[in-house]
Amino acid sequence: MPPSKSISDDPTAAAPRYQRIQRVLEERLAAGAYPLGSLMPTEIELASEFETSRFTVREALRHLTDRGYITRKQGMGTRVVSTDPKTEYVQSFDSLEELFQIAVETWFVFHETSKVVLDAELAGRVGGQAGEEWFKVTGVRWTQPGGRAICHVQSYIPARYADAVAALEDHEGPFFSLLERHADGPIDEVVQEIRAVAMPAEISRTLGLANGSWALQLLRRYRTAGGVLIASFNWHPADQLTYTMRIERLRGA
Amino acid sequence: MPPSKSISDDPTAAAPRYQRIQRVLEERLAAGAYPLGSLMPTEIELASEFETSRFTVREALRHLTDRGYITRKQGMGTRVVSTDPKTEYVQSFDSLEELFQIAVETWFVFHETSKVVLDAELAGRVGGQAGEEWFKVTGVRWTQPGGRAICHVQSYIPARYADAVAALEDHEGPFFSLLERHADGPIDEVVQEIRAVAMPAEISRTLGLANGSWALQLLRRYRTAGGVLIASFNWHPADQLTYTMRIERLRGA
DNA sequence: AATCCACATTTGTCCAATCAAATATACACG
DNA sequence: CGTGTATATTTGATTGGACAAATGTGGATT
Repeated sequence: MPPSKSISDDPTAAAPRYQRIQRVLEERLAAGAYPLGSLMPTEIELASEFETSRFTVREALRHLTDRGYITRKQGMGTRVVSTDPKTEYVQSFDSLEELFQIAVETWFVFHETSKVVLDAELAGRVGGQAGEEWFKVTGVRWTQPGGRAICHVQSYIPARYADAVAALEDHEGPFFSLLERHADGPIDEVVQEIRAVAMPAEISRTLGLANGSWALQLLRRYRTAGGVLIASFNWHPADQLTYTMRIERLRGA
Repeated sequence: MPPSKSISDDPTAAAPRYQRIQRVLEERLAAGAYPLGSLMPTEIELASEFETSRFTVREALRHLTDRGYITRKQGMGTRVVSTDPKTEYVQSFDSLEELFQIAVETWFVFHETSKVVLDAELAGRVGGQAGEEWFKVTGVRWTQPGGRAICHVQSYIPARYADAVAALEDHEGPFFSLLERHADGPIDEVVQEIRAVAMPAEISRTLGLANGSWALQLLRRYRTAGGVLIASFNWHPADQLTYTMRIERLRGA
């Protein structure tokens, strides 16, 4: 048995300190001690409470950030709480700006491609002309960090890019990121819109949600030198969608 | 313009140091400077090379670990390289033990369910009797961290658990983790096998790979108090399967 | 009243150092 | 020659401190 040194004044310390702090904070978040959207105590306050250094607290907070419980920003008035990333995902965004950001830094999983003729409303939204033929690429999207949240994506691409789409399907298979592959230069984001809407039945069925679930509909339009490339609708449901499978729980730890 | 302090002796330092170190190391990995499977230089060596502290190097290495480029272990003879997590994923495992671990801590995305009658070989592998009816649940699996790798999964569940499977499909929709939902207590892992095989055409098609791609086939059998619950085959391809979409690159940063 | 600037606060980045834990190596011993 | 133990090496965890950068606040100015 190693001799107890001055570092560990707590004999119950089996796990590292930052992990114990992390666990305590997770329990508090689950219990609602820090309401959703509120500010967490500052690092210095937490360090004082747990009688440890700021670094150790930062280590715990880093893991909470990775898990999506909190968001952090440099400067004052930081750290926004999201209680549980599985159940209250949409509210966990720091701002719409952050939601837009997250909607791009994601994994895109191809589902299927079909051709559509734009009607007036759709043409207006994606930036095309009514009557034009476009590709409609549907799929599913996992957001960072940790791939915890998910949404349904519909991307629209002008039919004149048929070669590119076909090449992607041939060579890349079902998994590819449209934008990264198509971007031959910097992209100007022409339009960003967001609306709260009821999910279309098609979307909720794909995501396995109850009919009529509510979602944030996120429209983005990208343009390169060649013209409008892609318009995408992301449907962010407010519900719980994915589960983590943790071996610790399976083993009853 | 802030006055240049003693900290930054490098005027080209726009990004934080650890990010620059991270970038340099990533380039080296991509260029093959550190061969696959080899040991990276020690933290102290890197700190000496980059003329910084061990702390800063650790910060860079932490990000490389998060991205799946390297694995780390406490003690001597650590850090195994995997050059590029997109292309040479399978070799990046530190050990088979780690592969087994990762195969559980994943996202499971449901694909479809069908009934099968076990033949002799399959019965022996999943732990059932030839002629029994089982459910075959196929899907796709994203591994942690970061959801970078992917594999095809076939799970087998005895037909006597039909109620549980039906309930999952009804209430949970296409996304659920079988084990977490079924486990009413600790799980004993009865069998763990691994083989290098050519992918069946069905699997490679689903994953969008060329016919005849090689994969590691990973068999696991779980047992609870109620008997054998689930047997699963994970097909880990050695190929590139997913892409990250990063807004920085899109903007030409 | 609106705007701009100085200041305080908080987090990001970084350093130097220490001890603990894990691991490999070398040496002693049977 | 095989085995086990002592030792050195390396990473993990932690402290305390320092400065930079971002952000909110309040006061001064127009």
